[in-house]
Amino acid sequence: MADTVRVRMAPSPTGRLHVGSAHTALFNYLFARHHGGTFILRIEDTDMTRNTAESLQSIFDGLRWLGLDWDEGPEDAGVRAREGETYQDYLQRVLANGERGEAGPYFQTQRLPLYEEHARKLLESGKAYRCYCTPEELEQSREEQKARGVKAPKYSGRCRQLSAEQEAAFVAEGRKPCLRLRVSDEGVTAFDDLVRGRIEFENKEIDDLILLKSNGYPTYHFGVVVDDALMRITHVIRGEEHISNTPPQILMYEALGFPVPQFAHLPLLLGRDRKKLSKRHGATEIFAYRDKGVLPEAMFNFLALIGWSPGEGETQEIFTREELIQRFSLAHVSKASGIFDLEKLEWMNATYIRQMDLEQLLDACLPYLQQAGLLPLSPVNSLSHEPMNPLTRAYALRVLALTRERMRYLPDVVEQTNYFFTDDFPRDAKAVAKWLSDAETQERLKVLRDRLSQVGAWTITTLENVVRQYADEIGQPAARLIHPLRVACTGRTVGPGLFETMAVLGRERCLKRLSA
RNA sequence: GGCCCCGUCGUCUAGCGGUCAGGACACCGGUCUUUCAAGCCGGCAGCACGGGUUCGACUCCCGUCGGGGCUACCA
Repeated sequence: MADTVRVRMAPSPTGRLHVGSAHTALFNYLFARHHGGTFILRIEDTDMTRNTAESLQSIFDGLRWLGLDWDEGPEDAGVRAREGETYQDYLQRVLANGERGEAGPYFQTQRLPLYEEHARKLLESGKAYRCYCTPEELEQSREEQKARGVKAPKYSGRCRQLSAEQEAAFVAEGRKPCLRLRVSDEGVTAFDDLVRGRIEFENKEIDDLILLKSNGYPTYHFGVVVDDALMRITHVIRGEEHISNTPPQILMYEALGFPVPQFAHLPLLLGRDRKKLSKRHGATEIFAYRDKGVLPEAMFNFLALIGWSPGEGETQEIFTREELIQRFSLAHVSKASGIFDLEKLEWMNATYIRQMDLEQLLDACLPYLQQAGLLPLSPVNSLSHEPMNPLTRAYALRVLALTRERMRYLPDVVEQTNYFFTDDFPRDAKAVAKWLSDAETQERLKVLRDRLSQVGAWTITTLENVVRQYADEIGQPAARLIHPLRVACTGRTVGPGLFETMAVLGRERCLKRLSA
């Protein structure tokens, strides 16, 4: 691999990390890792009015949660945004940690001199010019053009050939110029998109874009081009909404004399109504899913399968991170936008809960158990091997092994396991009424309680033997005993196998519940 | 409106001229079982439409329709 792959994710800190951004970031990450390249994080914070500290932190946290570690970019080192802290203040504290990589700074607001320098070159070579039109004048011009029936209103070109005197006059008026790229009306600008093939635009459709705003800040277009070029980005992998931004950007690369990178435009994530995913569709921030109890591994897997597939008749759906990295290819990225549909995510999350390492699952569930008061906030004694003490990891692991296949999201653990950890668990009144009310059942349970108290080893087999033998004696199907026993021990009619459940609960708790 | 992108089951998708159009989620049956869940078996369901090209089109071309994106001194 002669030239190393360098890709980037370039979010703006104007809102919490969106699943669409995470999707794009994921594809960049997979592409970089697959090729042994570099994944860069750059913060596009040139819109000073909309930046927030919380957004910036959510970018760091969101990417980290998904496991999308960046090779170059900010070094936040876990610095947390303080309550009510301004973006600037938080930025300064993050900056104090230094940055990863040699192509920085990785915040656009820290790169202003770079934009000025390149803008000056364009100005000097005549490829760009100062425009003194005010936003109001531009708006008016657009209106006039529309009124005249012009299909695609463009910049009038009024400032394209200003004489020195005219410029001086504008300056004297107190006007602040912006910088525009001089775009020819002739010819065609085309590129070979890595997922869509050749895409062409007529140059006459392309406006004289603004490079630097009158406040001296770069526009998005100029910022990306200068940064992508200077950071030696080889592949620009971004959302489909940027397709029509690409030709003007290519023109900028050419004007600046930079090599043009490869482009790959990814399909968008849509809501159920096929519109670009937005707040209206419910949760769009990645944290909403984390908070709901989605595992990062499941989200990673799920997101990868929207807009990409392993192809070639592959029917596998569950992939480890490593498998995804190994198989990822832009060639199998689909062109059509996909709907972000939670049903499959739910299934996938449940699948991960069922299949993941039990110890890891316990770690993931611990906070929920603690919040619910089922386990103490102090760390559960990980050294203890007492399997019957509900305060040990050993016990919690046995509980999870039994209950995890009924969980779809992590918080389900509370509802599924409460009766294992406390005697004060909720009881289903209807179940109690149905299975425990009549005198005959009570009598049978008393007999069972006595016999169970006599068994030597409290194991699945011995428990089952006692119950089935008694059922035989009284000429009843075992189910007639099993159901009441379950309600008595767990307060509900559903759950793991009764004997497994009782074995984990232990003799003491079961007998106690049977005498209640 | 203009420019651009896209169009296979409800959803995510495989397909890259000749397939009974495959898989997954969801849904519906059945099975296993002490319940639920999981598992297993089976079912429902799709090439937007119209023209071409071709011996042969889901696949190639054109058009129509539909959806989406862009059209800012936002990113």
